[in-house]
Amino acid sequence: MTATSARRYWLVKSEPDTFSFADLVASPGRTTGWDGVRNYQARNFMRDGMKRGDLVFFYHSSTDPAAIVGVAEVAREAYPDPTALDAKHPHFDPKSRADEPTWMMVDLRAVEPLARPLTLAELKTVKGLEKMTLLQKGSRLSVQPVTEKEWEIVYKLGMKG
DNA sequence: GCCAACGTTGGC
DNA sequence: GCCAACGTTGGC
Repeated sequence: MTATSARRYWLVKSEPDTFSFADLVASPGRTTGWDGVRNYQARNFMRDGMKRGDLVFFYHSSTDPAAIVGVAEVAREAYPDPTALDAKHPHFDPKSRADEPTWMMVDLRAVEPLARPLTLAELKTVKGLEKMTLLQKGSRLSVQPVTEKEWEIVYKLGMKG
């Protein structure tokens, strides 16, 4: 084991009206392809950072209340996102090419819901999370890294009844 | 629904 | 390369 093979931690955002954690649980094999990411920084985290077995917080955005609601894992590492090449798909990118894919996706599998959702408002009050990407002003990244310490704090809090 | 913050595009 | 305009995100 080397340090570079250690498990990493992530957070993904999804609007529950579009795709919720319950939708992930209800998916075949509790797994879905995380397609539609069209931001380079988020793409890079998926392509270069996410490894099979990494754990991922599932965050519900643009809802009331916005909250971390569950834990997922990376079930398949980055591969080309076919929706970028599908002219009929809402996430079609006319500049993307099949022989040199711009956009990548991973597969995520549901692990478990949190015992209780952790709202954005509550997370902002938790000591040790001051630097968490999710909590930074203006942070819009839909795929973002979470440090091991942040993960432990949030996970313990979410699993306490 | 509003609007601040951000990323991207395109004119120059 | 600069930066204004635009579209999107996402909290409130």
